[in-house]
Amino acid sequence: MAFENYTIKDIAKALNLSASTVSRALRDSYEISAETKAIVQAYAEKINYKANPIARGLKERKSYSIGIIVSEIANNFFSQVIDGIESVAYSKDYQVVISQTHESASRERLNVEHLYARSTDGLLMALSAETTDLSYLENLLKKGFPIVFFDRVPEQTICHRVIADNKQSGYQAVHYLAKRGCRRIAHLTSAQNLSITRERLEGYKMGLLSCGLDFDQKLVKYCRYGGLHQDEIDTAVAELATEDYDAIFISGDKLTTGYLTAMNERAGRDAHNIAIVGFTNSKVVSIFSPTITAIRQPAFEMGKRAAELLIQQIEAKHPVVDFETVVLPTVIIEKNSSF
Amino acid sequence: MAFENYTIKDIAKALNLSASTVSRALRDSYEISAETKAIVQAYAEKINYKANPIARGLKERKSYSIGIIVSEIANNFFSQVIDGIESVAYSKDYQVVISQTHESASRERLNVEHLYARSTDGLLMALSAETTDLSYLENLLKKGFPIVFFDRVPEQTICHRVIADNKQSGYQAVHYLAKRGCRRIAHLTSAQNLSITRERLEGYKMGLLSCGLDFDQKLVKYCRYGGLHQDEIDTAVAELATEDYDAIFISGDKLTTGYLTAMNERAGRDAHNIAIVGFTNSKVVSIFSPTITAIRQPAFEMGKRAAELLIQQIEAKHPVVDFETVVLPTVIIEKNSSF
DNA sequence: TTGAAAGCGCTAACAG
DNA sequence: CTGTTAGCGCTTTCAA
Repeated sequence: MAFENYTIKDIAKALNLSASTVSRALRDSYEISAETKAIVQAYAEKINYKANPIARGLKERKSYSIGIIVSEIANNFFSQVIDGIESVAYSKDYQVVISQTHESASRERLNVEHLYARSTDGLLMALSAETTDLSYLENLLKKGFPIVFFDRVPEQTICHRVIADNKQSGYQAVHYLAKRGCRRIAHLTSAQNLSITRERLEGYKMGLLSCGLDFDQKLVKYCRYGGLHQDEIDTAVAELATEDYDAIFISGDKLTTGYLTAMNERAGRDAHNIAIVGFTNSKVVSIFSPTITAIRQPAFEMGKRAAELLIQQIEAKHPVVDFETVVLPTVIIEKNSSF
Repeated sequence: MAFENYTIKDIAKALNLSASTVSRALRDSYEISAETKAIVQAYAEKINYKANPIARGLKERKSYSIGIIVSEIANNFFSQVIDGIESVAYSKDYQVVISQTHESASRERLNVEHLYARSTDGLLMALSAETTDLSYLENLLKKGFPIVFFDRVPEQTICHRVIADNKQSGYQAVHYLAKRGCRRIAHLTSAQNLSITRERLEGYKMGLLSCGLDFDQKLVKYCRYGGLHQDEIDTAVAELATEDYDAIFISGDKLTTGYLTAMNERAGRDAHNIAIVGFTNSKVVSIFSPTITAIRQPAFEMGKRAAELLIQQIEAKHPVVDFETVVLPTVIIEKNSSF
């Protein structure tokens, strides 16, 4: 019987009450006697009454759904973030609507407009690699529409942010490699306009400095689409091959697997004498070849925190004026140990 | 201006028309003069009017959203299927709501109930590894609620299905291995109750038969949760280690990477003298070690076809009575070539 | 403490 | 061809 579509009217009729009383009783309103409440709630339970969220949304101007916008769900990091988001949305009875940008700024804008028009109550998003114009998002924020950014966030905008400690990660990566004797550490990273790119690069530079290594611009390669297209990685790897480098720090999930793919393509030549530290949330790093040292982000936690911030803002009685930036630590995992 | 919330009333007022005329004009109704339509549509365009889907849904008893239920989005196969679904949903202006079962039957049921109550217009689903009781789904189907199954489908139920040619794949896998001299071909697979498990097993058996190889029950290992938990794979691998086998046919994405993980854990011992053919839609098979031969499902296509069937049924004027089973071919990809 | 009635934004009889 | 009106299921004044 879980699938009948009872309405408040059905309950009202059955119990000889008015629809409004039933509505109030179901929502535990103070104006209803305990007795009536009990009766109504018991009956609702019995027939497995489920409020029609469409109708409720129309009235309340709420949809009890939140939108997620990421570049790709086929990305270990993002899918884990989504799991985290789901875990809290689920417990607070929000529906989750996921959409992908495939790293396209125009697609991102369409998705935002769509989700906004669809009356999602708020948005959780990581910017696309292509995004540079944030003005339409800022307009939305200014109107008070709740948006929490994670991972790839606006840097100048006043908003909630949940990110990993990217600078520290870059710093650690370099130290890890330097300690193992590497002297020419390359850096493969995503689009220049992304916050993660900048922060990780900064950490990388700080790391080099503190290790007494020179920063060489030629050892830094950017991928405009974050490695979404293998050819941008192939190009970067080909360019790097002309420099001599003995290690590389890679700044993202797709880039890491893409780099390994490219290196395997170039055969044994230089594949196995370069030490690799790469961001990845893959759960099967131990089967990768060549072997790598992984930097993991607390993706699930990141999703949780972001969702909590969002729902908190959605349900806030007063406009939110205090915006938070949550920074979570990453973990570095030794060469291909399993975890 | 893309984000104002204009209503039909606003347009009606501005144009000195009635709301219903505007509504009809926007929906290109035959009763409205071309002239009026042009005026209305131009104005709507200009102010970037977007219909409120909540209100429309309430009236039409439709939500223009479809639900997707899979075990995990962090699975190459499923995420590619979702991409395919999105591509058609997007073009037909349906919102997509994704939820995960994590291979739990109770979670699956909750998700179905939730999505149904949320008035999604239909469901696209692959059954969880744990699912055995289909009665509640059959009730829904009987009521005419549109559900299209893909990949893991009910076998006895009258419904739309989109699947890969699993039997043929198993058959081919065995032939591939036998041709390379393998004689003791093991089979690592998912829960016994899943259609994919049965079909691939059947193909495997037919393959053995036609190659003059004996079927040995001890070489077949099931994983109740489809490899969601690494320990079930570890157990299976440990058991297999006591048999002597020279090849293995693996029946799913998670199982394939899980098997490799387990083998790597067991170190070089038996890792590299076993030929591996495994289902996987990973795009980075070439970096896996040990190397494998991959069976790829046309996941994107599968998602597309399933979504088309679903939307067709949703929009059908008359109850659908003709149910289809679409079978798509798989592709076998030579050892670690890149693609 | 309960009920009647209005209205959220939209669509669809029914009239004109 | 266009307008009036009612109503989808729910919440929420306002009255009783």
